This record gives sequence, C-alpha cells and structure tokens, in this order.
Amino acid sequence: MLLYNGTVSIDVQTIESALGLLGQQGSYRILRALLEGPLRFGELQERTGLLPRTQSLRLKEMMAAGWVTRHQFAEVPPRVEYRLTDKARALEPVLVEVERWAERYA
Amino acid sequence: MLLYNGTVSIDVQTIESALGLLGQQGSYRILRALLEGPLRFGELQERTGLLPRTQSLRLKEMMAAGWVTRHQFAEVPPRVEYRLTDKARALEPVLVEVERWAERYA
DNA sequence: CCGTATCCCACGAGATACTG
DNA sequence: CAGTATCTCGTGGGATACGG
Repeated sequence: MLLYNGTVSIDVQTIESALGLLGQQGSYRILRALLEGPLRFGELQERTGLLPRTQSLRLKEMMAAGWVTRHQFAEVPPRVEYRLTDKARALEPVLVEVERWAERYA
Repeated sequence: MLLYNGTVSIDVQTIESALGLLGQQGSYRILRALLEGPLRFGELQERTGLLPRTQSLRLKEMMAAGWVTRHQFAEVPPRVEYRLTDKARALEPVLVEVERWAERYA
C-alpha cells in the first residue's frame, strides 16, 4: 500500500512496522535509554523497569528490525552490551516530536 | 515514570500510550486519511482497507483517547462522519518524522 | 551475570453472518 | 449505511523458576 505525502509516496508497510515496534511495551524506554550510550542487560533493566522476559523479547525484535546490536565479550563474568544502530538513532527526531506532543497534550 | 529529556521531564506513560495506539494496526492509516478531512465509515474503509470490526475497534480507541470525534446526522440514509481533534492533528509532525525516517531506511 | 522455560490468562485479529 | 455478534486462533504479558 502506498500513500502520497505531498512530495513523495511512502511505503505504509515500513511505517506501520516501525510504529508497531515502537508501540510495543518498553520499546520507547529501551530506545531512550540506549540513546545515551551502550548498556548491559542489567543496566538497561534498571532504567526500563521491564521484566527480563519482556526486555529480552523486545531486544530480539529490535535486533531483527536492525535497530539494536548485541556485543558479547569473552570475560569472566560474562559481559553483554546492547547498542543502537544508525537506523535506530535516526528515530530520535520521531521521539522528540512525540515528546513535544506529550508535553502539550498530556 | 519520568525521564529527563535535556530540557524537560517527560511523562513516559503518556508517550507510551500514544505510541501504543499509533502502533495498533490501522491507526496510522486512519490518521493519515482523516488528516485530509472528515470521512464516513465506508469512505474511511476504502482508504484504510481495514475490516469493519478492526476499524470500528480502532475508532473507539481513538475516540477514547480524544483523537477522533464522531458526528451523526439525522438523515436517511444515516450518515456518520469521523474527524480528528486538534490533539490528533498535532501528531502530524510525528508522522512526518516517521515518514522521513522510512524514506531513508526502508 | 544474562538470560530461557513454563504456565496461565487476556486480548486482538480474521472471517463470516447478521441487525437498527 | 454503519456497524455488532460470534467463533476461532495465535500471540503477548506477568510471575516464577531454572540453566550456561
């Protein structure tokens, strides 16, 4: 399905899947937290307040969508870091606009 | 839960519920369609391609969220129009940013 | 430390049929 | 025309427990 925006035709599927993922519980929190920099699973959890299971699911979806990458370090104790891709960082303006909207219409 | 944005503290609940609704299937299509102007249920359906049931549910949620109003006319045949509130129209910049993102990262 | 497994429940979507 | 009713199925969340 294609919509016409005024200047370009836009792919509704792409937008819906992005909005769908963003609308999942916790996605916004994860995104906001990781915009500050890479975090470990536990550190992330402190900031998001998500259950391990939920955060794990969300991270997997975000990895599948190419928003997050996982970096595992061969250390003891084991260390894992999650960081955003450029694609995900490029969503920041979207968040800014939502936040601006929320400020006004909360 | 509150996050600090740099300049203002933002209410995560509000943002998540907005993103949650936006992420529901069809919400984006409904919003985009109604930004052009008020539409009847059937006209809207032609543009969104949603099942009656789904569109009906979505419209109810959007009404509950104060995004859409319903106007019923005492005519024969019956006529109903849906239109966006200012609150919903104010979401357009969000859509614009998502669309800009989708153009680049599709 | 970083998750996965399991159980249970609730909601959401698709399809089809039907009504004020 | 503008929806609702019903059924069926799959997915997602909460909680708790456990494994590499």
